[in-house]
Amino acid sequence: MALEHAILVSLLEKPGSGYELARRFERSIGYFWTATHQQIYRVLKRMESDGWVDVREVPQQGRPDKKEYSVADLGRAALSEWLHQPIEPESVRHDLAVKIRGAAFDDPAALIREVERHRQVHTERLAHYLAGEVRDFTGPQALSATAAGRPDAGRELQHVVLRGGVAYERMTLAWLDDVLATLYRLTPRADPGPP
Amino acid sequence: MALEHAILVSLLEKPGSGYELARRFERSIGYFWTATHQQIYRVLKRMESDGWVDVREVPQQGRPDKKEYSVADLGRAALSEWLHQPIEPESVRHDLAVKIRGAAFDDPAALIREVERHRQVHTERLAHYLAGEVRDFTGPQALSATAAGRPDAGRELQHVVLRGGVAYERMTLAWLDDVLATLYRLTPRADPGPP
DNA sequence: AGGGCCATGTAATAGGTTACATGATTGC
DNA sequence: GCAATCATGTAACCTATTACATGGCCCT
Repeated sequence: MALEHAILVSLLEKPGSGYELARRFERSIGYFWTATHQQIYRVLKRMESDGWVDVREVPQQGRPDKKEYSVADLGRAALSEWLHQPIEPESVRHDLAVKIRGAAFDDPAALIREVERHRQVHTERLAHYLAGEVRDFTGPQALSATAAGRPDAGRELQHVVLRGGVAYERMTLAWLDDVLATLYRLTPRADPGPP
Repeated sequence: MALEHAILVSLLEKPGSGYELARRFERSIGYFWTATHQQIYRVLKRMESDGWVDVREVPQQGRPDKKEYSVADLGRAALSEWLHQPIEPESVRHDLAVKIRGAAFDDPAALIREVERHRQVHTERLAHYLAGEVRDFTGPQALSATAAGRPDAGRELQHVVLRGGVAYERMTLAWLDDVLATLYRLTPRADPGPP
């Protein structure tokens, strides 16, 4: 539903090809929205025929040519309209929680490895976000913006979204520790795994 | 993909009709999974024809008859198999984050009301979760289970999932405050709204 | 020679949402 | 009389995932 709008935002931040958008959705935008290249190409085509984006063929050397998309006036208007409409606060959809409650009817100890694996992934994501924060939101640029007294809205807003990702990963890690402690309590024989 | 499995878990916890499942998905199970009654009826029908669940017609007085579903052996086996298979740690999908980054190309102040509305909803959810925690996981039952030395796995696992919901709502509230503070900083004229 | 990255797409299927449809009972 | 709750469903549509498909360049 909001994939179109996520694409508009990304293209406003920087025009690019479908492939580049797919990469961004794996990285920064993927912090809060995911999409595969198939989806992106399909939606881009519809957006193009609706006049929301403009296309420009860019010939390249040593690489296949690409189509660079940028936001057209109609797209900007569509985004603006969406921004002014209220959206439903969304609920989480967490497979792992289903598994945890399901473990009551199976072997809770069998879940330990799985939860540890998830914990590992979230540790890596947190490190990745924090590295991005240091790279993009600390140092001279941040200082000069503050010193000038007029903060850069785009940067500030990107930063607060990133802080949301950091908070989410930290919360998740703490919760997964809670889950692991609970699972250990239910299966006192299991060792706390390898170091 | 996991809707079937969420239904299996819910029916193992307590057999019930499609309607009752839909209600549970609005309440407790809805903390980590959502589904509408149309979806549930469709999936239940498939599960029935696959032999995952058994049906029993229950005549009622003053109410329409209902079909009470319970988990069959094949369903239990399917759940067990799913539990032992790894799943991908999922990413968030947050419309609001798209809006926040999009606000850089529109009026950031216009977002304040929307964020405050979300904050309100999450405050209510947190209160609802905490009330459920007090109702179901404090008092004599909890104490007796601990005293007996052998904790009830089902209760413990339900509780840790609920604690996850609480942690999620608390984290979200703190983040929304951060978002609001950022939006106020970007639009110094705007008053911090009505009390 | 093989793997990975850049770059674009089609086709089939699964999953989810929205709208429509019915009908009895209970409470205000 | 009207709205809400209980109870079940169909149909159309939109969205998302998975698998398949192509092809050149660069590096080891």
